[in-house]
Amino acid sequence: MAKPAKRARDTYHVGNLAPQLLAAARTLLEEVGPTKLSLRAVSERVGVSATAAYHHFQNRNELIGQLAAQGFSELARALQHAYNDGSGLDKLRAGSLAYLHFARSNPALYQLMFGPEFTEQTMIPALQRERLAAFGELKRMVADTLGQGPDSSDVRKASVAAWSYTHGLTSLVIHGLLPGSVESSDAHFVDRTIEGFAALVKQLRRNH
Amino acid sequence: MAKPAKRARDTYHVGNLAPQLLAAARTLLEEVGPTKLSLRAVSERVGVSATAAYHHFQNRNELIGQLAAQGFSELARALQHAYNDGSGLDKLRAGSLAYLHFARSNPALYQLMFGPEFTEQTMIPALQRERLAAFGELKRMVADTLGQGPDSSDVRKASVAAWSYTHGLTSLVIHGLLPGSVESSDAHFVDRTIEGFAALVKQLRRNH
DNA sequence: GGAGCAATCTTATCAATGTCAAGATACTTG
DNA sequence: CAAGTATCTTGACATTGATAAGATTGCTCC
Repeated sequence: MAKPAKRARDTYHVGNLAPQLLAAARTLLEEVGPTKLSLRAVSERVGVSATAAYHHFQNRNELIGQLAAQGFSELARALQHAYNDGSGLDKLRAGSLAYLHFARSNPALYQLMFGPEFTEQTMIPALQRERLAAFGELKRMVADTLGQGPDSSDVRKASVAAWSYTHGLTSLVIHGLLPGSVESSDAHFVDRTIEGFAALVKQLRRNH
Repeated sequence: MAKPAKRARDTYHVGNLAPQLLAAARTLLEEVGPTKLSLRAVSERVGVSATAAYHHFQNRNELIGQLAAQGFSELARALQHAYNDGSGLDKLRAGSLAYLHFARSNPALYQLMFGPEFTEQTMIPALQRERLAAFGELKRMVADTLGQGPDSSDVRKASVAAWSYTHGLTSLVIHGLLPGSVESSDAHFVDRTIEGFAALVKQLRRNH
Protein backbone atom coordinates (compact mmCIF):
# COMPACT_ATOMS: atom_id res chain seq x y z
CA MET A 1 0.00 0.00 0.00
CA ALA A 2 1.82 3.07 1.22
CA LYS A 3 5.25 2.03 0.12
CA PRO A 4 7.63 4.80 -0.93
CA ALA A 5 8.48 3.33 -4.33
CA LYS A 6 11.33 4.80 -6.38
CA ARG A 7 10.44 7.91 -8.29
CA ALA A 8 9.58 7.22 -11.89
CA ARG A 9 11.52 8.60 -14.79
CA ASP A 10 10.53 11.97 -16.03
CA THR A 11 8.36 11.41 -19.04
CA TYR A 12 5.65 9.32 -17.51
CA HIS A 13 3.65 9.29 -14.33
CA VAL A 14 4.88 10.59 -11.05
CA GLY A 15 3.63 8.29 -8.33
CA ASN A 16 2.03 9.47 -5.13
CA LEU A 17 -0.35 11.56 -7.16
CA ALA A 18 -3.36 12.01 -4.88
CA PRO A 19 -1.68 14.32 -2.37
CA GLN A 20 -0.10 16.35 -5.13
CA LEU A 21 -3.45 16.75 -6.83
CA LEU A 22 -5.04 17.84 -3.58
CA ALA A 23 -2.28 20.32 -2.91
CA ALA A 24 -2.48 21.80 -6.40
CA ALA A 25 -6.25 21.95 -6.14
CA ARG A 26 -5.96 23.70 -2.82
CA THR A 27 -3.87 26.55 -4.18
CA LEU A 28 -5.80 26.74 -7.44
CA LEU A 29 -9.00 26.90 -5.47
CA GLU A 30 -7.97 30.13 -3.82
CA GLU A 31 -6.74 31.51 -7.11
CA VAL A 32 -9.82 30.99 -9.23
CA GLY A 33 -12.65 30.42 -6.76
CA PRO A 34 -14.79 27.41 -5.97
CA THR A 35 -16.90 27.48 -9.13
CA LYS A 36 -14.04 27.87 -11.60
CA LEU A 37 -11.88 25.08 -10.24
CA SER A 38 -11.45 22.52 -13.03
CA LEU A 39 -9.92 19.08 -12.87
CA ARG A 40 -8.00 19.74 -16.03
CA ALA A 41 -6.32 22.81 -14.61
CA VAL A 42 -5.37 20.88 -11.51
CA SER A 43 -3.95 18.03 -13.54
CA GLU A 44 -2.04 20.38 -15.77
CA ARG A 45 -0.49 22.14 -12.81
CA VAL A 46 0.76 18.85 -11.44
CA GLY A 47 2.05 18.00 -14.90
CA VAL A 48 -0.14 15.03 -15.49
CA SER A 49 -2.78 14.08 -18.03
CA ALA A 50 -6.33 15.27 -17.69
CA THR A 51 -7.78 11.94 -16.70
CA ALA A 52 -5.10 10.75 -14.31
CA ALA A 53 -7.11 11.97 -11.34
CA TYR A 54 -9.80 9.39 -12.01
CA HIS A 55 -7.57 6.64 -10.67
CA HIS A 56 -7.48 8.35 -7.29
CA PHE A 57 -10.88 10.01 -7.08
CA GLN A 58 -14.22 8.86 -8.34
CA ASN A 59 -14.99 12.22 -9.89
CA ARG A 60 -14.55 15.95 -9.42
CA ASN A 61 -16.93 15.97 -6.52
CA GLU A 62 -14.87 13.57 -4.53
CA LEU A 63 -11.74 15.60 -5.04
CA ILE A 64 -13.24 18.87 -3.90
CA GLY A 65 -15.06 16.96 -1.18
CA GLN A 66 -11.74 15.85 0.22
CA LEU A 67 -10.57 19.42 0.01
CA ALA A 68 -13.58 20.48 2.03
CA ALA A 69 -12.93 17.70 4.51
CA GLN A 70 -9.36 18.92 4.84
CA GLY A 71 -10.78 22.35 5.54
CA PHE A 72 -12.97 21.12 8.39
CA SER A 73 -10.04 19.25 9.84
CA GLU A 74 -7.83 22.31 9.83
CA LEU A 75 -10.63 24.44 11.18
CA ALA A 76 -11.15 22.08 14.08
CA ARG A 77 -7.47 22.17 14.90
CA ALA A 78 -7.37 25.94 14.70
CA LEU A 79 -10.32 26.14 17.10
CA GLN A 80 -8.64 23.76 19.46
CA HIS A 81 -5.40 25.70 19.51
CA ALA A 82 -7.12 29.02 19.97
CA TYR A 83 -9.18 27.66 22.81
CA ASN A 84 -6.25 26.05 24.57
CA ASP A 85 -3.96 29.02 24.18
CA GLY A 86 -6.73 31.44 25.13
CA SER A 87 -6.13 33.52 28.23
CA GLY A 88 -8.39 31.85 30.73
CA LEU A 89 -11.47 33.99 30.52
CA ASP A 90 -12.50 34.54 26.97
CA LYS A 91 -11.47 31.29 25.42
CA LEU A 92 -14.64 31.11 23.42
CA ARG A 93 -14.02 34.52 21.97
CA ALA A 94 -10.59 33.35 20.92
CA GLY A 95 -12.31 30.45 19.21
CA SER A 96 -14.62 32.76 17.31
CA LEU A 97 -11.68 34.84 16.23
CA ALA A 98 -9.79 31.78 15.07
CA TYR A 99 -12.83 30.70 13.08
CA LEU A 100 -13.08 34.05 11.39
CA HIS A 101 -9.36 34.14 10.78
CA PHE A 102 -9.39 30.73 9.17
CA ALA A 103 -12.12 31.76 6.78
CA ARG A 104 -10.35 35.01 5.98
CA SER A 105 -7.16 33.14 5.20
CA ASN A 106 -8.94 30.53 3.03
CA PRO A 107 -12.06 32.23 1.69
CA ALA A 108 -12.58 29.95 -1.29
CA LEU A 109 -12.05 26.85 0.79
CA TYR A 110 -14.51 28.11 3.34
CA GLN A 111 -17.09 28.70 0.64
CA LEU A 112 -16.47 25.22 -0.64
CA MET A 113 -16.94 23.72 2.81
CA PHE A 114 -20.42 25.21 3.02
CA GLY A 115 -21.06 25.18 -0.70
CA PRO A 116 -23.99 23.78 -2.62
CA GLU A 117 -21.98 20.92 -4.08
CA PHE A 118 -22.57 18.53 -1.24
CA THR A 119 -26.09 17.33 -0.71
CA GLU A 120 -27.20 14.09 0.81
CA GLN A 121 -26.73 12.32 -2.49
CA THR A 122 -23.35 13.79 -3.31
CA MET A 123 -21.94 13.62 0.19
CA ILE A 124 -18.66 11.79 0.65
CA PRO A 125 -17.81 9.97 3.87
CA ALA A 126 -14.62 11.86 4.65
CA LEU A 127 -16.40 15.18 4.55
CA GLN A 128 -19.23 13.97 6.73
CA ARG A 129 -16.76 12.64 9.24
CA GLU A 130 -14.67 15.80 9.46
CA ARG A 131 -17.75 17.94 9.76
CA LEU A 132 -18.98 15.99 12.72
CA ALA A 133 -15.51 16.01 14.23
CA ALA A 134 -15.28 19.78 13.93
CA PHE A 135 -18.69 20.22 15.51
CA GLY A 136 -17.63 17.81 18.24
CA GLU A 137 -14.65 19.98 18.94
CA LEU A 138 -16.89 23.01 19.25
CA LYS A 139 -19.18 21.15 21.60
CA ARG A 140 -16.27 20.22 23.77
CA MET A 141 -15.28 23.86 24.03
CA VAL A 142 -18.77 24.96 24.94
CA ALA A 143 -19.14 22.14 27.45
CA ASP A 144 -15.93 23.16 29.11
CA THR A 145 -17.04 26.78 29.26
CA LEU A 146 -20.41 25.94 30.76
CA GLY A 147 -18.88 23.40 33.08
CA GLN A 148 -21.20 20.62 31.98
CA GLY A 149 -20.94 17.29 30.27
CA PRO A 150 -20.67 17.35 26.48
CA ASP A 151 -24.04 15.70 25.99
CA SER A 152 -26.15 17.87 28.22
CA SER A 153 -29.11 19.65 26.74
CA ASP A 154 -27.70 23.05 27.62
CA VAL A 155 -24.46 22.31 25.87
CA ARG A 156 -26.21 21.15 22.76
CA LYS A 157 -28.34 24.28 22.57
CA ALA A 158 -25.43 26.57 23.27
CA SER A 159 -23.23 24.81 20.73
CA VAL A 160 -25.75 25.20 17.97
CA ALA A 161 -26.15 28.83 18.93
CA ALA A 162 -22.43 29.50 19.00
CA TRP A 163 -21.83 27.76 15.72
CA SER A 164 -24.75 29.52 14.08
CA TYR A 165 -23.59 32.89 15.22
CA THR A 166 -19.95 32.45 14.31
CA HIS A 167 -20.67 30.79 10.99
CA GLY A 168 -23.23 33.43 10.10
CA LEU A 169 -20.93 36.29 10.90
CA THR A 170 -18.08 34.66 9.05
CA SER A 171 -20.21 33.89 6.04
CA LEU A 172 -21.43 37.46 5.78
CA VAL A 173 -17.90 38.78 6.10
CA ILE A 174 -16.50 36.39 3.52
CA HIS A 175 -19.20 37.27 1.03
CA GLY A 176 -18.62 40.97 1.57
CA LEU A 177 -22.11 41.63 2.86
CA LEU A 178 -21.00 43.73 5.80
CA PRO A 179 -19.79 46.87 4.10
CA GLY A 180 -17.33 49.10 5.86
CA SER A 181 -17.42 47.41 9.21
CA VAL A 182 -14.87 44.75 8.78
CA GLU A 183 -11.36 45.49 7.75
CA SER A 184 -9.67 46.88 10.81
CA SER A 185 -9.71 44.77 13.92
CA ASP A 186 -11.52 41.49 13.88
CA ALA A 187 -11.37 41.28 17.65
CA HIS A 188 -13.20 44.54 18.14
CA PHE A 189 -15.67 43.57 15.46
CA VAL A 190 -16.53 40.26 17.06
CA ASP A 191 -16.84 41.86 20.46
CA ARG A 192 -19.12 44.59 19.25
CA THR A 193 -21.52 42.21 17.56
CA ILE A 194 -21.59 39.91 20.58
CA GLU A 195 -22.51 42.94 22.64
CA GLY A 196 -25.17 43.74 20.10
CA PHE A 197 -26.63 40.30 20.40
CA ALA A 198 -26.60 40.45 24.18
CA ALA A 199 -28.43 43.75 24.10
CA LEU A 200 -31.03 42.28 21.78
CA VAL A 201 -31.61 39.27 23.98
CA LYS A 202 -31.92 41.47 27.01
CA GLN A 203 -34.46 43.65 25.24
CA LEU A 204 -36.47 40.62 24.20
CA ARG A 205 -36.47 39.40 27.79
CA ARG A 206 -37.62 42.79 29.01
CA ASN A 207 -40.47 42.82 26.53
CA HIS A 208 -41.54 39.42 27.60
CA MET B 1 -41.56 50.08 -23.92
CA ALA B 2 -43.90 47.86 -22.06
CA LYS B 3 -46.48 47.57 -24.78
CA PRO B 4 -48.49 44.38 -24.85
CA ALA B 5 -47.66 43.58 -28.45
CA LYS B 6 -49.64 40.86 -30.22
CA ARG B 7 -48.44 37.39 -29.60
CA ALA B 8 -46.22 36.09 -32.34
CA ARG B 9 -47.13 33.05 -34.40
CA ASP B 10 -46.14 29.77 -32.98
CA THR B 11 -42.95 28.88 -34.71
CA TYR B 12 -40.84 31.84 -33.79
CA HIS B 13 -40.14 33.93 -30.76
CA VAL B 14 -42.56 34.60 -27.98
CA GLY B 15 -42.00 38.13 -26.83
CA ASN B 16 -41.71 39.15 -23.21
CA LEU B 17 -39.07 36.53 -22.76
CA ALA B 18 -37.06 37.79 -19.80
CA PRO B 19 -39.73 37.20 -17.14
CA GLN B 20 -40.55 33.80 -18.57
CA LEU B 21 -36.89 32.83 -18.47
CA LEU B 22 -36.60 34.00 -14.90
CA ALA B 23 -39.69 32.08 -13.89
CA ALA B 24 -38.52 28.91 -15.57
CA ALA B 25 -35.08 29.31 -14.04
CA ARG B 26 -36.65 29.78 -10.65
CA THR B 27 -38.48 26.47 -10.73
CA LEU B 28 -35.62 24.64 -12.41
CA LEU B 29 -33.28 26.00 -9.79
CA GLU B 30 -35.15 24.22 -7.03
CA GLU B 31 -35.36 21.08 -9.11
CA VAL B 32 -31.71 20.61 -9.99
CA GLY B 33 -29.82 22.79 -7.54
CA PRO B 34 -27.72 25.92 -7.97
CA THR B 35 -24.72 24.28 -9.59
CA LYS B 36 -26.62 22.22 -12.14
CA LEU B 37 -28.80 25.02 -13.47
CA SER B 38 -28.00 25.43 -17.16
CA LEU B 39 -29.09 28.14 -19.52
CA ARG B 40 -29.97 25.57 -22.10
CA ALA B 41 -32.36 23.73 -19.84
CA VAL B 42 -34.04 27.00 -18.97
CA SER B 43 -34.37 27.98 -22.60
CA GLU B 44 -35.70 24.59 -23.55
CA ARG B 45 -38.33 24.71 -20.84
CA VAL B 46 -39.57 28.03 -22.14
CA GLY B 47 -39.51 26.60 -25.66
CA VAL B 48 -36.92 28.88 -27.09
CA SER B 49 -33.52 28.45 -28.65
CA ALA B 50 -30.46 28.03 -26.49
CA THR B 51 -29.03 31.45 -27.14
CA ALA B 52 -32.18 33.54 -26.95
CA ALA B 53 -31.43 34.45 -23.37
CA TYR B 54 -28.36 36.40 -24.43
CA HIS B 55 -30.55 39.17 -25.76
CA HIS B 56 -31.98 39.77 -22.31
CA PHE B 57 -29.07 38.91 -20.06
CA GLN B 58 -25.39 39.47 -20.56
CA ASN B 59 -24.56 35.94 -19.50
CA ARG B 60 -25.52 33.14 -17.15
CA ASN B 61 -24.26 35.07 -14.18
CA GLU B 62 -26.60 37.96 -14.80
CA LEU B 63 -29.58 35.66 -15.03
CA ILE B 64 -28.93 33.86 -11.79
CA GLY B 65 -27.92 37.16 -10.28
CA GLN B 66 -31.37 38.51 -10.99
CA LEU B 67 -32.79 35.36 -9.46
CA ALA B 68 -30.77 36.02 -6.34
CA ALA B 69 -31.90 39.63 -6.31
CA GLN B 70 -35.48 38.43 -6.55
CA GLY B 71 -34.76 36.22 -3.58
CA PHE B 72 -33.53 39.08 -1.43
CA SER B 73 -36.54 41.12 -2.39
CA GLU B 74 -38.94 38.38 -1.37
CA LEU B 75 -37.00 37.73 1.78
CA ALA B 76 -37.23 41.38 2.78
CA ARG B 77 -40.97 41.37 2.22
CA ALA B 78 -41.39 38.18 4.21
CA LEU B 79 -39.46 39.71 7.09
CA GLN B 80 -41.57 42.84 6.95
CA HIS B 81 -44.82 40.93 7.01
CA ALA B 82 -43.73 38.68 9.83
CA TYR B 83 -42.61 41.64 11.86
CA ASN B 84 -45.76 43.63 11.27
CA ASP B 85 -48.09 40.75 11.93
CA GLY B 86 -46.07 39.65 14.95
CA SER B 87 -47.89 39.66 18.26
CA GLY B 88 -46.38 42.67 19.97
CA LEU B 89 -43.70 41.06 22.02
CA ASP B 90 -41.65 38.71 20.00
CA LYS B 91 -41.72 40.41 16.65
CA LEU B 92 -38.06 39.77 16.11
CA ARG B 93 -38.52 36.13 16.77
CA ALA B 94 -41.26 36.08 14.17
CA GLY B 95 -38.76 37.66 11.81
CA SER B 96 -36.22 34.95 12.47
CA LEU B 97 -38.84 32.32 11.89
CA ALA B 98 -39.89 33.93 8.62
CA TYR B 99 -36.26 33.99 7.55
CA LEU B 100 -35.83 30.32 8.27
CA HIS B 101 -39.12 29.49 6.64
CA PHE B 102 -38.19 31.35 3.48
CA ALA B 103 -34.95 29.44 3.20
CA ARG B 104 -36.69 26.15 3.87
CA SER B 105 -39.20 26.87 1.13
CA ASN B 106 -36.53 27.92 -1.36
CA PRO B 107 -33.36 26.12 -0.37
CA ALA B 108 -31.62 26.31 -3.73
CA LEU B 109 -32.48 29.96 -4.13
CA TYR B 110 -31.16 30.68 -0.68
CA GLN B 111 -27.91 28.92 -1.49
CA LEU B 112 -27.69 30.94 -4.66
CA MET B 113 -28.24 34.21 -2.78
CA PHE B 114 -25.21 33.51 -0.62
CA GLY B 115 -23.37 31.48 -3.18
CA PRO B 116 -19.83 31.83 -4.45
CA GLU B 117 -20.91 33.07 -7.86
CA PHE B 118 -21.03 36.71 -6.94
CA THR B 119 -17.78 38.39 -6.05
CA GLU B 120 -16.92 42.02 -6.40
CA GLN B 121 -16.08 41.50 -10.03
CA THR B 122 -19.11 39.48 -10.94
CA MET B 123 -21.60 41.46 -8.88
CA ILE B 124 -24.61 42.84 -10.68
CA PRO B 125 -26.28 46.08 -9.60
CA ALA B 126 -29.73 44.65 -8.99
CA LEU B 127 -28.38 42.08 -6.57
CA GLN B 128 -26.33 44.63 -4.69
CA ARG B 129 -29.35 46.88 -4.41
CA GLU B 130 -31.71 44.21 -3.11
CA ARG B 131 -29.16 42.98 -0.65
CA LEU B 132 -28.79 46.40 0.86
CA ALA B 133 -32.54 46.86 0.86
CA ALA B 134 -33.07 43.61 2.72
CA PHE B 135 -30.46 44.53 5.29
CA GLY B 136 -32.10 47.94 5.59
CA GLU B 137 -35.37 46.24 6.37
CA LEU B 138 -33.69 44.22 9.08
CA LYS B 139 -32.12 47.33 10.55
CA ARG B 140 -35.49 49.02 10.66
CA MET B 141 -36.89 46.09 12.61
CA VAL B 142 -34.04 46.11 15.08
CA ALA B 143 -34.22 49.88 15.48
CA ASP B 144 -37.91 49.63 16.24
CA THR B 145 -37.30 46.91 18.79
CA LEU B 146 -34.55 48.84 20.55
CA GLY B 147 -36.48 52.08 20.32
CA GLN B 148 -33.64 53.94 18.67
CA GLY B 149 -32.94 55.63 15.37
CA PRO B 150 -31.95 53.35 12.49
CA ASP B 151 -28.43 54.82 12.29
CA SER B 152 -27.46 54.56 15.92
CA SER B 153 -24.39 52.60 16.81
CA ASP B 154 -26.34 50.18 18.97
CA VAL B 155 -28.72 49.41 16.16
CA ARG B 156 -25.94 48.75 13.74
CA LYS B 157 -24.21 46.37 16.10
CA ALA B 158 -27.40 44.57 16.99
CA SER B 159 -28.44 44.31 13.34
CA VAL B 160 -25.19 42.68 12.33
CA ALA B 161 -25.54 40.33 15.27
CA ALA B 162 -29.13 39.42 14.46
CA TRP B 163 -28.40 38.88 10.81
CA SER B 164 -25.32 36.83 11.58
CA TYR B 165 -27.14 34.61 13.98
CA THR B 166 -30.21 34.06 11.82
CA HIS B 167 -28.25 33.57 8.64
CA GLY B 168 -25.85 31.21 10.34
CA LEU B 169 -28.58 29.10 11.82
CA THR B 170 -30.45 29.04 8.54
CA SER B 171 -27.37 28.18 6.55
CA LEU B 172 -26.53 25.27 8.83
CA VAL B 173 -30.08 23.99 8.64
CA ILE B 174 -30.26 24.29 4.87
CA HIS B 175 -26.99 22.44 4.41
CA GLY B 176 -28.13 19.70 6.72
CA LEU B 177 -25.38 20.28 9.27
CA LEU B 178 -27.63 20.15 12.29
CA PRO B 179 -28.55 16.50 12.44
CA GLY B 180 -31.66 15.42 14.23
CA SER B 181 -32.54 18.69 15.82
CA VAL B 182 -34.50 20.35 13.11
CA GLU B 183 -37.51 18.78 11.58
CA SER B 184 -40.25 19.23 14.11
CA SER B 185 -41.02 22.72 15.23
CA ASP B 186 -38.93 25.56 13.90
CA ALA B 187 -40.30 27.88 16.56
CA HIS B 188 -39.10 25.72 19.38
CA PHE B 189 -35.80 25.23 17.66
CA VAL B 190 -35.17 28.94 17.25
CA ASP B 191 -36.19 29.62 20.80
CA ARG B 192 -33.95 26.96 22.23
CA THR B 193 -30.89 28.19 20.39
CA ILE B 194 -31.58 31.80 21.36
CA GLU B 195 -31.74 30.61 24.95
CA GLY B 196 -28.50 28.81 24.38
CA PHE B 197 -26.83 31.92 23.12
CA ALA B 198 -28.14 33.98 26.01
CA ALA B 199 -26.76 31.45 28.46
CA LEU B 200 -23.40 31.58 26.75
CA VAL B 201 -23.25 35.36 26.85
CA LYS B 202 -24.22 35.35 30.50
CA GLN B 203 -21.49 32.85 31.25
CA LEU B 204 -18.92 34.94 29.41
CA ARG B 205 -19.98 38.00 31.40
CA ARG B 206 -19.68 36.07 34.63
CA ASN B 207 -16.18 34.95 33.77
CA HIS B 208 -15.15 38.45 32.95
C1' DG C 1 -49.88 50.92 -46.45
C1' DG C 2 -45.06 50.03 -47.41
C1' DA C 3 -39.83 50.83 -46.84
C1' DG C 4 -36.49 50.77 -43.60
C1' DC C 5 -34.74 49.86 -39.14
C1' DA C 6 -34.06 48.08 -34.68
C1' DA C 7 -35.17 44.50 -31.60
C1' DT C 8 -35.64 39.77 -31.17
C1' DC C 9 -34.89 35.04 -32.17
C1' DT C 10 -32.50 31.09 -34.71
C1' DT C 11 -28.96 28.32 -36.59
C1' DA C 12 -24.21 27.15 -36.93
C1' DT C 13 -20.01 26.98 -34.47
C1' DC C 14 -16.21 27.00 -30.95
C1' DA C 15 -13.65 26.27 -26.67
C1' DA C 16 -13.72 24.39 -22.14
C1' DT C 17 -14.97 20.83 -19.15
C1' DG C 18 -16.29 16.24 -16.91
C1' DT C 19 -16.09 11.62 -17.98
C1' DC C 20 -15.41 7.04 -20.17
C1' DA C 21 -12.91 3.42 -22.92
C1' DA C 22 -8.90 1.37 -24.54
C1' DG C 23 -4.12 1.05 -24.78
C1' DA C 24 0.69 1.92 -22.91
C1' DT C 25 3.99 1.89 -19.10
C1' DA C 26 5.79 1.00 -14.50
C1' DC C 27 5.72 -1.67 -10.25
C1' DT C 28 5.10 -5.96 -7.66
C1' DT C 29 4.94 -10.65 -6.80
C1' DG C 30 5.45 -15.37 -7.93
C1' DC D 1 12.24 -13.20 -15.43
C1' DA D 2 7.20 -13.67 -16.49
C1' DA D 3 2.72 -12.29 -15.44
C1' DG D 4 -0.50 -9.48 -13.40
C1' DT D 5 -1.97 -5.26 -11.35
C1' DA D 6 -1.79 -0.48 -10.48
C1' DT D 7 -1.00 3.73 -12.70
C1' DC D 8 -0.92 6.89 -16.39
C1' DT D 9 -1.80 8.36 -21.39
C1' DT D 10 -4.25 9.17 -25.62
C1' DG D 11 -8.56 9.54 -27.93
C1' DA D 12 -13.11 10.46 -27.88
C1' DC D 13 -17.91 12.06 -26.57
C1' DA D 14 -21.72 14.84 -24.44
C1' DT D 15 -22.82 19.04 -22.12
C1' DT D 16 -22.42 23.72 -21.48
C1' DG D 17 -21.44 28.78 -21.92
C1' DA D 18 -20.62 31.91 -25.39
C1' DT D 19 -19.98 34.31 -30.10
C1' DA D 20 -21.08 35.39 -34.98
C1' DA D 21 -23.99 35.74 -38.72
C1' DG D 22 -28.36 35.31 -40.72
C1' DA D 23 -33.66 35.18 -40.42
C1' DT D 24 -38.03 37.09 -38.63
C1' DT D 25 -40.95 40.30 -36.34
C1' DG D 26 -42.84 44.62 -34.96
C1' DC D 27 -42.36 49.61 -35.02
C1' DT D 28 -41.76 54.05 -37.07
C1' DC D 29 -42.01 57.41 -40.32
C1' DC D 30 -43.13 58.85 -44.80
